[in-house]
Amino acid sequence: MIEPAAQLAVPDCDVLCFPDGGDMNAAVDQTVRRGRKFDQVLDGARKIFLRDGFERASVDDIAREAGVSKATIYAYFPDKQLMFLEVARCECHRQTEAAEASIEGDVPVRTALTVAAERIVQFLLSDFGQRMFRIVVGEGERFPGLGREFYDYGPGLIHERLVHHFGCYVREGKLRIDDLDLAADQFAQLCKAGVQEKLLFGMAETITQEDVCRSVHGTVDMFLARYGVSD
Amino acid sequence: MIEPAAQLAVPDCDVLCFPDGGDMNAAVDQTVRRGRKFDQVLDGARKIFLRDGFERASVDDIAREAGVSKATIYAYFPDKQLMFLEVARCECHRQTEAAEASIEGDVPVRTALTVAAERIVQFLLSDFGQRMFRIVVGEGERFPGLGREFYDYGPGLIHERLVHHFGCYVREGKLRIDDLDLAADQFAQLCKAGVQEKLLFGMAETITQEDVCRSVHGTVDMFLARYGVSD
DNA sequence: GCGAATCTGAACCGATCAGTTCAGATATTA
DNA sequence: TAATATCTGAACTGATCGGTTCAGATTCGC
Repeated sequence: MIEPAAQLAVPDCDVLCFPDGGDMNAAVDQTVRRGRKFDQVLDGARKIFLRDGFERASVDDIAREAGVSKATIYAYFPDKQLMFLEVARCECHRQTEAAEASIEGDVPVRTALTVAAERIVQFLLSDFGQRMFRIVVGEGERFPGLGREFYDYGPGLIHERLVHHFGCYVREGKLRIDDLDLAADQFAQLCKAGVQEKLLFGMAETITQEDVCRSVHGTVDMFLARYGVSD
Repeated sequence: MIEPAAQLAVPDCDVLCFPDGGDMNAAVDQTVRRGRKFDQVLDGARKIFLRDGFERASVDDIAREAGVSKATIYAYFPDKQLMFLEVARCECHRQTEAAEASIEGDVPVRTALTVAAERIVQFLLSDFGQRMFRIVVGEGERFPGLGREFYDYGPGLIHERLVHHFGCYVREGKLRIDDLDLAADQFAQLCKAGVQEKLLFGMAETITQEDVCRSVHGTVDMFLARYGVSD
């Protein structure tokens, strides 16, 4: 269920390292009350939400899955939306933390880009990545704060990492980029070419390893063609 | 009861034919019956579905909006899903047809690419494009055939057009592309850089004209850097 | 062991919603 | 105008679901 999150590993993760990264439930709202079985509930909720989506997931199902009474759930969360928000937040933290491993030392540009692209594609393929994306996009408009929450702890983080890394390479004269934000967005988008639509629109049951390679190398080749320095 | 005599025989406009100025309701299923107020219903349904999404749209609302009784709706469509599928199909046809004006004659590659990118971005920004994407992605997994249907009449068409045009330019020696499918996907993805996430995750209320230009030119520059021939 | 906090489970409320039914009104056609 | 096809509207079914309530069971801290 929990796949390694996709992000460019940065040696010293200055920005957006979650403070006191120990406690996963640190970001709990004031409105959320904890109790003995809080984690059970969160686990059950995650499973059911990811399986059924937000709207179709029933609180009774969640209670059953969590092995907890419905009353307990409503003792923790004031409503279903906040429960989902909590699950999303918590799961994003977990994903991010799981990918804290870093690449050390000086890596050639092409290698770094390839690794980054691979991770992003892996994330797109992951069960969590797909289903969460579906839910956030589908419900986002009617669900205040959801889109933002997801972005900040998911794609937003990746974006920042990419910008940071690209910046380093630019300073070393190994890339030539004027608009770092755009370049990062382009990189992330390119990774989706050839795989995202297949998955999102149910065009293919599985994505083969070849598909992944094609996408990754396509991304790197294109990115370097545009921003690489002829060495 | 549904009188079999009134069953509408579908004119054999099968897949992917876009009769110039033809009947918009041509692609009606066998299971769908027409009547005097068919178009009213389709219009009302489109409005409500796009406003509320599939799940949250109520059939009573649609009936009210269409100025038609609920019984009439269920005389046309066997269920809500087929009604939505019909709306989606019909609307995609309309959109596609509206953009049928093709790039005529010999246009420099850069110009052609720019125009294409502009159109794609415009579509992404459109109300229909956004909302439809949300619905299809959100409901796709639980809605047999929806993803495919949408893809075939939307992104899939664009993809085909791109492949076709790129192929022409390659033959003329004005582009150098080995994997046309990948290149088309990359092009379409690049157009989304900088705009799609902002919209999807509610990061920005409006997309400025600058944003559009930035995305379009970013796309064209990158694409040509990779696949252009040094002239 | 005792009191306090927490959890249970099942019933219950109010609301929504897809889909049906049908007698009667309305439009179409010829 | 008469026969036919279409539409109406309102009531109804059956089901789901979010959220509440509470008396009693369970667990925890001390």
